[in-house]
Amino acid sequence: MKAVRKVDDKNKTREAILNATETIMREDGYAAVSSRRVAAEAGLKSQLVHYHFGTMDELFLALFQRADAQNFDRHMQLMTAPNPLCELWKLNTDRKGMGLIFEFMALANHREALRKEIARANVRTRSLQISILKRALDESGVPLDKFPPNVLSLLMAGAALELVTEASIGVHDAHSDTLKFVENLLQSIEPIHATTKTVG
Amino acid sequence: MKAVRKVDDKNKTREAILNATETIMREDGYAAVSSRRVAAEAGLKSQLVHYHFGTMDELFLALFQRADAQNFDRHMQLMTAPNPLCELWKLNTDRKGMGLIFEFMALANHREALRKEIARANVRTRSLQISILKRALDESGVPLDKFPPNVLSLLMAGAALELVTEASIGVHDAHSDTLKFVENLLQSIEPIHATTKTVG
DNA sequence: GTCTATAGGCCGATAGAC
DNA sequence: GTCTATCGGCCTATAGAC
Repeated sequence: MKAVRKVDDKNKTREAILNATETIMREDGYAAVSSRRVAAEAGLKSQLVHYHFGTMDELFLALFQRADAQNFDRHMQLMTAPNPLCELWKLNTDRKGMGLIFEFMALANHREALRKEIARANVRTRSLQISILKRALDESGVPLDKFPPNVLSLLMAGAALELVTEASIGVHDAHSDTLKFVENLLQSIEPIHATTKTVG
Repeated sequence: MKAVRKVDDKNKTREAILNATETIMREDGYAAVSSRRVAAEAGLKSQLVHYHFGTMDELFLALFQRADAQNFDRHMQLMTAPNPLCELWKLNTDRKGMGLIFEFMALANHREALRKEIARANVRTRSLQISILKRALDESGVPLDKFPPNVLSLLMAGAALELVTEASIGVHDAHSDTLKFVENLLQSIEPIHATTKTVG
């Protein structure tokens, strides 16, 4: 009984620390993340951060892994979605999901462990996206060499990244035109259809 | 005579500080940039950083402005290039030019002055790219509504950003396929021709 | 324009008690 | 698992002499 209690406390504290870290990174950037700041945000003592995560590097790594796991799960759900291409585009352009990407990329520039982890996550997600896209293209009868799934995945990611990046600095100059263009293109591959397929 | 000497010294010191800041940002990220580190890298006293730039925020701002001016100049040169579309793609995918983008974007997340400046630079460059693309499309007789220049500019920037981003973390999974795809597309708009136009 | 000196503050991480 | 106490270090920025 007591052991279970301790484990629960441990996980709760860990989650609280990760949540606090994420909040600070979103609001003030990674450079503002310190064991003292995180502890204050979570209502804890700073030494607990070190107890649960060791170094600050390991804390960043754990936060990235949690975010990546969530992102991967959301992709997995698209494997059985009725209109995966459209859903994939929505997922890519979700600003909240992308909010920490620059912080992590900047961190990765000089933290080798994190760089490797981001690379691993990128490859894994790309691979899943390719499976999703293959199915979408197959179902629509689009020849795979017209839009190779791996190329499509990268280009969609790029377009979405640019849109989210610019939006984050308050620039929206060609956005509605680009959204129209991309959505037209995606619809030409995957026509809209109802969630429940109708006969015929 | 003496006044000129002072001004030269001033500019030299300023440049040395900016160069040192850039080096540190590339190697260890923006969080590693401190007045002491910059001064050490440049062989100066840390107080000179404050004398010449005031706060660290202003130093980051000045460095961004210098980089943006260089980038804008390189774009201007494309206004008279023989194959601007191809050159624009090269410029966008130049990894050295993009090296600090994540650092600045991460900084911009919580430094308002820098965010505004990056937004301004983004709009200005986008606008110039659109002019360049219009000319390229006109010369090739491609109808502007097939590839609207503003959309094309954003999509090229996005594709390039994704390629550079992944390359920076050591991922190259779909890169050669994507490069072939994009370059084929660009060549269908702007066929390769020699630097000196032949009569014909 | 560059120097010395210094104020005032936050940082990561550990040791040892409970 | 959480506490108190603490070491040693780097930080921004300013004041005032030259």
